[in-house]
Amino acid sequence: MPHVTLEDVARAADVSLATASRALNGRRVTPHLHDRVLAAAARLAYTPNAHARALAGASHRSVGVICHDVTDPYFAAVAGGVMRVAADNDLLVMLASTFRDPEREIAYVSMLRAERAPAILLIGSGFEDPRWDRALAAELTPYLDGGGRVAVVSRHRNLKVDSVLPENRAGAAALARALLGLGHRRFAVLSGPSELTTVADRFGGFRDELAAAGVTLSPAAVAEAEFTRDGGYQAMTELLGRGLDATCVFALTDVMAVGAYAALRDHGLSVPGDISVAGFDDIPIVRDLTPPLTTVALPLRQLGEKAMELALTENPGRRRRISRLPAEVVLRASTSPARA
Amino acid sequence: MPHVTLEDVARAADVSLATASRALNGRRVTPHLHDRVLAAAARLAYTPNAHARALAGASHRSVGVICHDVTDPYFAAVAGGVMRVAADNDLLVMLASTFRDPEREIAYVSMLRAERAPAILLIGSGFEDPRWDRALAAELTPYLDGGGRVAVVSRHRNLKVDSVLPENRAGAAALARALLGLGHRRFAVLSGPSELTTVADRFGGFRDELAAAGVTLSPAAVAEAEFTRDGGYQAMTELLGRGLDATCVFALTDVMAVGAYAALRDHGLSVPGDISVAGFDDIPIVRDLTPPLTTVALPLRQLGEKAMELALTENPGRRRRISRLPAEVVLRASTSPARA
DNA sequence: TAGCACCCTGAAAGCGCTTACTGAAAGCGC
DNA sequence: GCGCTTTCAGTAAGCGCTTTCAGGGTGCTA
Repeated sequence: MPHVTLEDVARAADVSLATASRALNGRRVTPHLHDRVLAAAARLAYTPNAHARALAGASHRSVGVICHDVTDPYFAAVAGGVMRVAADNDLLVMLASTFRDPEREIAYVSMLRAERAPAILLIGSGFEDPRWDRALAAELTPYLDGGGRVAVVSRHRNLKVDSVLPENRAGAAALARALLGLGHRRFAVLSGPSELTTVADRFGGFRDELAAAGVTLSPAAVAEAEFTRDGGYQAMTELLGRGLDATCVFALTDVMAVGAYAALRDHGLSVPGDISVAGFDDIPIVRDLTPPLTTVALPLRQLGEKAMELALTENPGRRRRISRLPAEVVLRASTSPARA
Repeated sequence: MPHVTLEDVARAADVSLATASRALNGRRVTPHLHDRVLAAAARLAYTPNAHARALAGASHRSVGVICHDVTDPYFAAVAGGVMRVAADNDLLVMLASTFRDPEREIAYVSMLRAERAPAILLIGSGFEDPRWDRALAAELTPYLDGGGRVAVVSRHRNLKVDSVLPENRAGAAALARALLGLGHRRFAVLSGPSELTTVADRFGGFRDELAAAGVTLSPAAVAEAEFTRDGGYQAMTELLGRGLDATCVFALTDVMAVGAYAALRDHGLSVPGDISVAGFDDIPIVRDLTPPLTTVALPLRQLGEKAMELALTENPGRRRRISRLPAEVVLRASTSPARA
């Protein structure tokens, strides 16, 4: 059963294709004919074929957004920002999840490119291996040459595109200072997959600031796992198994911190009584944990909004525009002064 | 700057358009020419135009998913299931958020229809007002006639399409029984927007089961708000302001329960010491609340997976297939026996 | 009333691709 | 070696739309 086409509508309204097209697109047409076309279209439940339309030159309205994992509150919040701006601009969003697989990420870019999406947004940490940046650039460059718009969030290396950069490094450093200020000297870190650049930024910022204060982080006090709740649980459990003697744990993401809470509880340790915990991101739920989590707040919605806005605003010279968004330490009850 | 087209590739490889197309699509072509075409395509960074392709008859690969709010963990989890199955089938998903606006929902269906998406999934409660179902049906029917596939999750009225139905009513009833079993007799309910059918199902199932046990729910013990964390906070606060004397609160969604926890804490009440709390959905985070939340567990991922599977499997007679997924009461520490 | 400028409609040319259909070359049996 | 089938490249016809271009009314000016 084929779809109703413009030709059907034109025939039903007894006008030419051109007139039907113009009437439907609000171009000047005698009111009389205009009404006849609209009536026919309604009667036939006509919906224009977006592909034909796109092919014939009309720009189309679905932007692509690629993130690592929609079920992660961090990405959900950023995507929420993207969608808000998209909705305001009457744009449809195609959201894809890569599950942190760089190959899948590239495959999605390729699909979006094939769709001739007017814009592609990449949300989330890049990968350390330069091979992926090269492969990505190979996809992105012809896309940009073809007039496509690209904006990325939280990924800065080697990609000459508009970027929204949360202050991962500075935020982690600020957190380190705050924690040092509370008197902590022995730290543990729940780190994420080392192939992600965000890990290097946050971990590096934290460690360097500690070092500047003369505090070193022993490798034994660092555990690496997935950026998930269960990853956090696992990493914390591992550290505990090693006989941890830290007074404060820094989880590279709030989601991991949630898992850490559970692991600590399962070991009969209280937060912050036995150990302080800090996270990063300020996803909405951490305010409702017991105790509320100290973290580095990122303006999550704004990250998405800004990225969408960048992709929407003209950039004639194709200069790389960078929008840095501040990270701010939020002290809550999960951290307390270190005991003497 | 126009895109590289198949014609460019054909010319570069010195073959006809048809041959280039065949080579790229893995049809039988002399190995010699085949290689030449692929080499040329790679050299030119050719990406086929999905629109032209779709127009020319090749089916295309992006299914549409419409949900109420991607930032809500419930939808995020369901969407995660959808994406998993979609990824396995090499499908791109276009995810849209309606923010619970029925007009926007219909607008999205229309856009997706225009895109000739092979399938459309509607995730989340429908609206009570039959007007919306009619408007939706008016969009969906021609889409189905045109060979489109539709599956819905958690929306059962009046829509003759494949459905995945969580046992909202039965689940709420089972929860009521469990709570009665704990000795509770005075209940309060944090309800959601009354225009959502899910509200009627859950609330109705709960209330009717209570009634069957001779327990009535006074209107004063019911507060209505948005299905959000803040909505839950607000509804709970309102109830508290009214001088609540319930021993147990049922929040229609877990997300609302999170807000209720906060409101209770702000009023100096402890859970379950002063009052028991139960939710619905079993979103991942509620296990990590303090205390862990008693709730009605829905297989969230599966809801999405099943819906995607339904939309993917042939349905020759276009019969309405219904897949009912069970809801299960999970008792955790947020509920305790009622004090005598 | 003739001449000119407008406005609006319809015919037709693509947009980039897939896929019959056509035709040439090659492989086979006798 | 001839006529047959088989294989595979090329030609061309759309898919459904937008838009340019041409042409024919109409209203205005002189």
